[in-house]
Amino acid sequence: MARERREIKRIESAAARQVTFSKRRRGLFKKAEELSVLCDADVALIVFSSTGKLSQFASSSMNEIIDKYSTHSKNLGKTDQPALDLNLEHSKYANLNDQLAEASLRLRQMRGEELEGLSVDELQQLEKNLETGLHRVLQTKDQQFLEQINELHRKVQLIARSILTSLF
Amino acid sequence: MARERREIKRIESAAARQVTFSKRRRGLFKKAEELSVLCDADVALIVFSSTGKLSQFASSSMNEIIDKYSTHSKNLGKTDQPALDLNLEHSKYANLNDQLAEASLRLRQMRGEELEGLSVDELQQLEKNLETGLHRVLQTKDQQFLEQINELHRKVQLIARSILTSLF
DNA sequence: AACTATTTATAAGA
DNA sequence: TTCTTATAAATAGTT
Repeated sequence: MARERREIKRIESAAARQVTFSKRRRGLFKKAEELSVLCDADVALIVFSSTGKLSQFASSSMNEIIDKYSTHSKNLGKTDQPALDLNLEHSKYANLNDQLAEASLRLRQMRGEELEGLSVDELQQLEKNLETGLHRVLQTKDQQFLEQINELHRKVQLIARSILTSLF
Repeated sequence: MARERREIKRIESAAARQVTFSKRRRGLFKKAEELSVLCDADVALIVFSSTGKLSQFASSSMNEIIDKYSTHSKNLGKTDQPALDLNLEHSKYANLNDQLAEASLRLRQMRGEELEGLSVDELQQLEKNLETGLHRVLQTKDQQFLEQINELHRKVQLIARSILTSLF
């Protein structure tokens, strides 16, 4: 898509491959995010470069998407599992399952999904929780920015000092 | 990228969203494959449409990439959790436990707790999720208010009519 | 990292 | 969904 058309086959030169990788990876991640936002889709993208470096994008949580994926593809092919022998084990398992379902629902609701059944009161509670969470996240982010800025200040001063020292 | 620039925000019309989803999904998958071929990268892409339909691409095997991903991120401490060990029944319990722990952590983080370990990027992703969720919750609430108001209107009209009827 | 000539993706319309 | 086409965006090769 540029000066010349490039045939889609492995780029032999490692240097050229690396450059193209950088450029195209960026584009791919951008498109993945755009799709998730525009179309309200859940998107997960995992890329390992030829040197083994990992990059990832997930519109919600990578684990959740992978789980959802596993569930989807799993349903396509099996009779059922060797039973768990102990009732106790079984109820623990079922219980955990319930808890997980509950937690997942809450998470989805915090993302604004599956709100249909909620009352106005519940929606307002949710709204409050979201506002609180957002506020705290923003505070934490600001704090981290401040720390980074301070760190940079320190470095600048160190450099300035060493320049002065070397001059005189 | 066409007749007109399109702002990157959720498309409200379901029909238009579906059309754009079709087109862009195709483009995204194409680019994912091209990256994997040109740059010899290992790429996995999972997409759930807003209606829950799954599409996927993996340059090698999806499970392999997910495993590799899990191993990677496990080493980095906290971001993520092991891929599901789908074949071993006895690991299901432990796995569920992990998933529950993960979901709980996510929930706490959405409430603004336990943000200490997160990078600025992760915080920004969280912020974005919270804003999206909040926006949708507000929309849903407004909608419910509107419905209630309409309901009241109907009742008022009924009452008015019955008063008129009883007077004449 | 920046630039730019081209190719490619895609929004809107049919 | 598919095709068309004008335009936006991505990117290959260059600097």
